[in-house]
Amino acid sequence: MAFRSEILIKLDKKGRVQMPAAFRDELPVDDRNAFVLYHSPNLPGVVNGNSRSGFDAMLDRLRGEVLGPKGSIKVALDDEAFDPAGYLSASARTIALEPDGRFSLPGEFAEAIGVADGVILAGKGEKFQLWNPGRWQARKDADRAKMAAFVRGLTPENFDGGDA
Amino acid sequence: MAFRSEILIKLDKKGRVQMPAAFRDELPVDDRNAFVLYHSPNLPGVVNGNSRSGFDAMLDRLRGEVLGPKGSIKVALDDEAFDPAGYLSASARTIALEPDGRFSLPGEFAEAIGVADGVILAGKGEKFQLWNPGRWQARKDADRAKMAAFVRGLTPENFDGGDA
DNA sequence: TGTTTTCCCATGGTATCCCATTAAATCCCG
DNA sequence: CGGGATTTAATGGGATACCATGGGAAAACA
Repeated sequence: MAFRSEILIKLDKKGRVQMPAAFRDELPVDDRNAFVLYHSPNLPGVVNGNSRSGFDAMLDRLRGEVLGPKGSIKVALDDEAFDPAGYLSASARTIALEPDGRFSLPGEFAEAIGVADGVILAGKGEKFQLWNPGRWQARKDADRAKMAAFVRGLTPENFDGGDA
Repeated sequence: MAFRSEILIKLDKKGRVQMPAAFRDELPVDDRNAFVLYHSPNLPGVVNGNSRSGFDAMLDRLRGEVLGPKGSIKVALDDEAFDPAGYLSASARTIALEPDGRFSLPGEFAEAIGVADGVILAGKGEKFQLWNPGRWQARKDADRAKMAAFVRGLTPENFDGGDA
């Protein structure tokens, strides 16, 4: 279960988006008629997606690691303290998948992405993302350089086999 | 599990490629009907391949080295920071193997390789690579000299058994 | 009652399944 | 040990299924 690949999907005039087959296949077999979309917590213009169980698992990990083992009861009671998982929950929506694998993209997400006629669906392993095609391309170009630098940084200096 | 040998495989007019038997035998017995192709992170024109488990293991190692043990939740949430594993995931695609051992090469990879009528499948140990035949030959010629120099460099000067 | 959402049908392109063929490798049995 | 028989590998091609998309009609909503 890992979301891979990137694909450009059109948005028809009804606001519908086709969930790529490659992503549909990654959804749990017992819960393939719905998934979760939520706003990126720190990158404006990006919408994240995951299966319902995957999203819930992330929230559980978040509450377990940020707060202590007794954090769950504290979160249940303490409305004054900041709760990251609660914040994400409010920014998330359960999306129903039509029998043919399409879903209608809620307006709030369409606006956040800044979408016109198409959206990029990009696999990120544990989750996937929705991007404006132009911004995705820009980000990918920037990341390509970072990736090359990262790989270069892994090479020990005393081994000169990489370039030249 | 180690991919060895190199072989030239034809691309038929449907875009299908035969997975060499030598490579098929290296795929995990419980997961031989699919594998992963992904763009080289720093060498344009080259496509890498691996088993699904092999690819996932590489991503796990990658995340483990970049972040600490508590980094997993950060990566899951932080969409702004550069994430090498996420970058590779987006550049990867799960490829299904037909019962007879063929697969259809997605257009994005065919274009990246610059393939016409044939592809080189080259074993690299932990992974394998797809090359344009011409570029593969050029690379091999270049590497031959480097390899000889490398082996020469391994010889200790104070060991008087080999050369002069 | 007009708008939005959901369901269903249609379609072009691609991918997948299945069958066939040739050549090479392997097996088998005397 | 040799040579025919069987299996496997790599390739070609027809028929079918699936994917992504468009659009009409029914159903739900306001």
